[in-house]
Amino acid sequence: MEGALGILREQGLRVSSARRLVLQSLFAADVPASAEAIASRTGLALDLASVYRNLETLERVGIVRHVHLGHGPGLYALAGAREREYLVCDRCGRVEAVEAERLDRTRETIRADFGYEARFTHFPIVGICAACSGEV
Amino acid sequence: MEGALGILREQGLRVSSARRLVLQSLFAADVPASAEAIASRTGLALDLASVYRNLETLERVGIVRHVHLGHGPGLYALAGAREREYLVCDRCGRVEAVEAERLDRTRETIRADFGYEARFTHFPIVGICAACSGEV
DNA sequence: ATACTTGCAAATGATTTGCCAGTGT
DNA sequence: ACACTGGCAAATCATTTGCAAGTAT
Repeated sequence: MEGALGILREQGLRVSSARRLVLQSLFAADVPASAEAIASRTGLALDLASVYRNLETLERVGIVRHVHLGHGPGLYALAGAREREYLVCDRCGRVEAVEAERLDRTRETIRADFGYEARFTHFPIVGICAACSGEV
Repeated sequence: MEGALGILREQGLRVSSARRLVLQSLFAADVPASAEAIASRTGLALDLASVYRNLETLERVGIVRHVHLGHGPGLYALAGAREREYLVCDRCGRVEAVEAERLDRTRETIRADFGYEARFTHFPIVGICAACSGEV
């Protein structure tokens, strides 16, 4: 938290109460949350537009990241170390968040075959999970 | 084209002129197109709502598929054989469409590590492409 | 003849923007 | 003080839905 505030100051951005609330909400969450959910958690003390503006600012300086897991609203979470990447089952909808290093083999294969340094932080890997493949 | 019409008939769905126009537009396109673009290509002979309704119907019976390559509108293309999967560079925005089999090694790695049968037809693989990695 | 489809208008959901008052530095 | 921010309302963009009229089978 202090680190995040430090980054804001370094960038000449203000540490406003709204920004504090958004950050608190993000630090409290264990899963990515929609702007709407973040606004709610602050007891609606914040306007949705402000939440969006702050999330955008925080994302621009690298504190926040957002992911699209499906057709719903974008979901926001803290960026940086311990960042998770996502797999989603196309059939049952289950979302699996994994530590980045577990995807290193996959990343390596993609780099070898296509030259891309892949990231599954913005869009998940979509597929049929083991449980659903097993079913008839 | 005839195959697509056949599927519609099999499903008890009608072969309307609007449906024909949407299909023609899709067969003519070499890249995924937005509903808006598809409507335009028919000379706006079709209402956008009808285009969306038809795309949804065609997708439900497996003739069409849509992909989200970024933050813009969803993009529609024919499904079935010769279906492409996508890679997008997070830096330069370049979109690369590849034949499904070129992603088989990647799919194999993902299956081995996570048990998922992955598909990059709905969300692309996002990463930094070789050209952009090379730059400072 | 009947049920599926269409166009048009209006509704919805997510996100953005304009503007002026408020506040952090 | 001054520029950055916040709230509020309205705008925008993508997509969906209601409904009465039209059309494929």
